[in-house]
Amino acid sequence: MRDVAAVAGVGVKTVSRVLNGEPNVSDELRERVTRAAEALNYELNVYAGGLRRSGARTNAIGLMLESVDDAFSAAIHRGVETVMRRHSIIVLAQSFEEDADRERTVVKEFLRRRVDGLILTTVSRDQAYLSAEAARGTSIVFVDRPAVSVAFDSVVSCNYDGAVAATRHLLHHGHRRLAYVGGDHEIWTLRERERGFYAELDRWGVPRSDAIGLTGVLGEEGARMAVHGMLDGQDPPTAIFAAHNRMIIGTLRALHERGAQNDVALIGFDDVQLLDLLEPGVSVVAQDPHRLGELAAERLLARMARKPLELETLTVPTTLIERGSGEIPGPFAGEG
Amino acid sequence: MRDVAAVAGVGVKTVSRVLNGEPNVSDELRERVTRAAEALNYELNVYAGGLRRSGARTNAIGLMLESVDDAFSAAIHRGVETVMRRHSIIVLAQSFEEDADRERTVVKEFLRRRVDGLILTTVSRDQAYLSAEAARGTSIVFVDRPAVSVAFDSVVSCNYDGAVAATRHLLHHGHRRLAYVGGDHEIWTLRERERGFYAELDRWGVPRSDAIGLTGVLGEEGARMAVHGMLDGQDPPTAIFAAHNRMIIGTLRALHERGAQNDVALIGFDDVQLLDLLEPGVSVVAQDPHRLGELAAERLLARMARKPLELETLTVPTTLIERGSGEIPGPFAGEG
DNA sequence: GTGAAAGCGCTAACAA
DNA sequence: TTGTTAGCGCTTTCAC
Repeated sequence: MRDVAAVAGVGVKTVSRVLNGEPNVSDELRERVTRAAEALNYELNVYAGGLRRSGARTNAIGLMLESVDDAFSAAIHRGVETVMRRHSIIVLAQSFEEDADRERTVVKEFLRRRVDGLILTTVSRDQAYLSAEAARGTSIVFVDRPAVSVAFDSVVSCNYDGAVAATRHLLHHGHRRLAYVGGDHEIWTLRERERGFYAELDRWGVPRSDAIGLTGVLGEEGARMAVHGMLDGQDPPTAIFAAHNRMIIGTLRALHERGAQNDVALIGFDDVQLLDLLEPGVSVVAQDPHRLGELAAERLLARMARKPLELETLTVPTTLIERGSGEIPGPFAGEG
Repeated sequence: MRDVAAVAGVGVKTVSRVLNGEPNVSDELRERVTRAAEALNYELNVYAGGLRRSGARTNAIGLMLESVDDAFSAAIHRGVETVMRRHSIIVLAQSFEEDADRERTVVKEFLRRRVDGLILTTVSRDQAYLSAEAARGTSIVFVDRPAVSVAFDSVVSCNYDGAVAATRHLLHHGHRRLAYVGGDHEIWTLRERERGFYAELDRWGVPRSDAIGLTGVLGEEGARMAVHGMLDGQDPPTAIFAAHNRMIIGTLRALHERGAQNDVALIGFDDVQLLDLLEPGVSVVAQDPHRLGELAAERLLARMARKPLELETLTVPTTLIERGSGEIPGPFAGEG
């Protein structure tokens, strides 16, 4: 900046004024400064400015996601980016990979960079470590999974209701022997979906012991093997509820490998590209991750603006999409 | 930091030393400072430090992608993140959406944040605007698409060779009337693939005029409609080369909608989840976007370390994966 | 309308 | 081993 001032033959403060679009500069100097800055290819250093500026905003927020490479997380990311871009706020996105240690590291890194706010998907059972930071004034919003044991806003899918709808759909089509392919029990959303699954069984008077609950299954390959094992076992299920995107893919692989995709009903939680072109099409309870991201971003902006808001958990509804696999009739079709 | 120093009863420099893990601090003071920092929930301000520190690294790099929400881009992102994390460097990822104006804005924003390096996917025909920045010492690497008209390292897929392989595959299986579903001509990778497509036709003595070249097709829906139009027309092709991920999906939709997926051969460029479970499976020339990201990140690190390197374009090979759709025999099967 | 001086939070250089 | 001073690039304050 000193260089620009020297070239333009003005004081640094005038350069600062021009480059920040402040008033009270004559057109002539404004012109000279602009030209000098361009000639020197100079860009303002946002951090140096933020240091002195009162409030010291960095115009950056931290976004912690399961993985930037996961379709669901990436859609959240995009939703957040879209909203934040309108406010010239940059998004620092980091993957935490369902690792509680990594989660702490990522948050710490965000704080060292003095982000103005945080949007977090977490796996920790306890986010008390954030309370102190919040007290210091950092705004925090949780996305996809709510905060536990601490008071923060959250934006989540309607996991319980969606799971209920999926389960009811299978029961309604005549299935009574159901399997829940569930993944990691550490994850709040999956616990919710499992809860919805069993609650709906109860409502229909189907004994929980009649259902096969595959939890603790990890990843696509884990789901694939688990489904094979289950279908090879005694009294296999006639319908499967696959509780998230990787579980759906793994389940599908197993079904297709044994040519059972037209015999075993399947409904997934979370929509995945190309499911509609499979034979049969795969019915799902679709989420709207882009919307989750947008809402979380808007909520965070409101908090950053210090608007007086009630603590809230925003819930984004899910949509049941029938494509065929979920409508394969079960042995009790017509009765229920 | 002053607060920490006060609480610990030491000078600020001692706090700085402890928090930065520098030597020459007695165990006792180190302990006291650590405790005080924890009590106050204090984290170092990386930018304030970087301001004074010689070299003034921010330990951040900028990554510009088509969209953080695109599977191909997201895989690059993950590759970059994986490598950078090992060096405690944070990745600022931004979508530019094939918009040259937005591209400039994003780069400018990165520079205002004084990133240590840039990894860019660009659409501009001219990246001369970066030369001045490079001269100032910012390291830059291009990923997926090479720099044009400026001297930077690039990491790209073997687009031409992959397209040649795909085209040869279709010709080899007896097709002579081919269609190229190409997308945006502004994009270097797509021009390369088109070049490979026609070059291989030449090699086989198939007149270019016998091929149907759909370029300028935008997005999945554009591809879908274009393919419908083409197949409704006179003398429709017996095989299609879909030049990137969204073109594949759009083409597939059209084929499935008219029940032609077993009649018209299809080979795609870039692999997409679930293509193997479709009926027929979709053959593709797969790229390795994660590897692209890793290589770009490693190259950037080497540049940032001021290693003396030749200017280079690294090429990541593609893999032809046969899944059925590309092996549907054409009218000249057995002759080729 | 303009610029000089002080200071944001931190570290380099140096003194104790 | 420890603390003091200056200064990184900028903006605030305030004098002109």
